[in-house]
Amino acid sequence: MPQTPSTRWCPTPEQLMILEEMYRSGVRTPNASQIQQITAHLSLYGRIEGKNVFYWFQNHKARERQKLRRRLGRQHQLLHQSEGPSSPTPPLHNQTQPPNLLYQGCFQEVITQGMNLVGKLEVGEGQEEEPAASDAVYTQPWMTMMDGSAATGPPPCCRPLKTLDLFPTKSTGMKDECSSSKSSSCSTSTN
Amino acid sequence: MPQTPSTRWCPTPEQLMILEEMYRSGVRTPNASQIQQITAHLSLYGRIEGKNVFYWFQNHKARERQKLRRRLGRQHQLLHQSEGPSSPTPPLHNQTQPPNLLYQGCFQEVITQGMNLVGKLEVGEGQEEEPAASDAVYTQPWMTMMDGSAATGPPPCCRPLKTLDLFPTKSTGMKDECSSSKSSSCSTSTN
DNA sequence: AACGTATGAATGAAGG
DNA sequence: CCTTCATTCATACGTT
Repeated sequence: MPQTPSTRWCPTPEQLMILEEMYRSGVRTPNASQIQQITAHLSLYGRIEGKNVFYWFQNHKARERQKLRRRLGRQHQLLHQSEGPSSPTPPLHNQTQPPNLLYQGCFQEVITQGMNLVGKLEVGEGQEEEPAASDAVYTQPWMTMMDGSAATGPPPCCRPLKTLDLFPTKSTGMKDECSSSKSSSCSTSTN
Repeated sequence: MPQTPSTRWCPTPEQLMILEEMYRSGVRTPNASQIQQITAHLSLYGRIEGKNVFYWFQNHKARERQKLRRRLGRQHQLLHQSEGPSSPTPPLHNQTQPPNLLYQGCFQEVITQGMNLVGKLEVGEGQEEEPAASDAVYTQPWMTMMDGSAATGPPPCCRPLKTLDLFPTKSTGMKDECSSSKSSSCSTSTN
C-alpha cells in the first residue's frame, strides 16, 4: 500500500530551508546517523521523522537528476556541437562538490561524512549467519532457472494447483495494485 | 543502467496476496527450486518471472525487518532500564513462528525449507497497524544504528555538535504548521 | 471543474 | 544482506 493513509509529512519553511541548504552543502544520501542528527535538529521546527528526512533527500536527489537529464536530453537534441567550456554536463554522481559549509557549526559531522563518504558504520547487532548449508555467496537463484517466465513450464512434481480459492480473488480492501489512472506500465490484468 | 527500461513487474492483487501469505507462512529466502515453484504458481495470475519473486522476497524481508528494527530500536532506546550486563543486546532474533502451512499442499518443499530458515529473526506478524501519529512504515537504511553508539556521537575528530541528544521522540509541542487538519497546506511558497 | 505541476511515499530492480 | 536508483502512486495546489 502506497503512501501513508492520512497525514503526510510536510516540511515547515524552516525545515525546508535547512534541508535545502544541506543539500546545497553537499549532503546527498545521509546515512543512518546523519539522518538521525538531521531529524533531531529539524524536529525543533516541527514534527518530523527519520523517514521524512530520508525520503526528502532521496526524492530531491532523484528529481534534481531527472531535471538535469531532461535538460540535457533536450539540449542534445537541438545542439550537439557548440558547447561552452563550462559545459552543463556534470557527472551524474557528484558527491564531491564545493560545499558551502553553512552548517558547519551544527552539522559538521554530517557535512564531513557527506563529503568523505566515510564509514557506513555497520549494524550493531550481529547478524545471524546461515543456519547450515548455505552458500557464502549469494548466487541469484533465479539465474539458475533462467528459462523463461516459468509460465510455460509447469512444475514437474505437482502442477500448480490452486490452493487459493480461499482468497477472494479480488481485493476487498486493497485498491493499490498497479492499475492507475494514468500511464501504467504494468497492466494489472486480472486474468 | 539499472532497472529494466519499460516494463517493471507489478504484482497483481492475487499475486501479492499469495506472496504475502507465503511470507507470513515463513518463507523468507526461497532458493532456486522454491522460486521456481512459486513463480509457476503465480504465473497463473499474471505475468511473472523468477527474478520478480526473488526480488520481492528480498525487498519485503529487508523492509519488514527495518520496520521491526526501528520499533525495537526505539524501544531499546527509550527504556534503557533493565539492561544489565546480562543482556546488553536484547535478543532481537526471536524464534520460529508457527507456520501457517497454508501452502502445504503444493509448496511443501517451500514451506519445509522455509521453516528451516525461519528462526533467524521474526516476530510473526503481530499487527501491521500503524499508530497514526507516531510511526509509519518506512523503508530504508536509517535505523541501521540503534545502539546509541552512533547516535550519540562517533567523533571523527572533534564534534562541535551541541545539545542535540537523541531525538525527543515526542513532539515538542510546537505549532505544527503543517498539520492543521488533514489536508494541510504545505507552505512551500516561502521558497 | 478539468488539468498540469510539485512532492511525499512506496516499491521493483540492481549493485556491491 | 545492505545501499542506492528509477519509477510510480497519490495527493495538494495552483492555473486555465
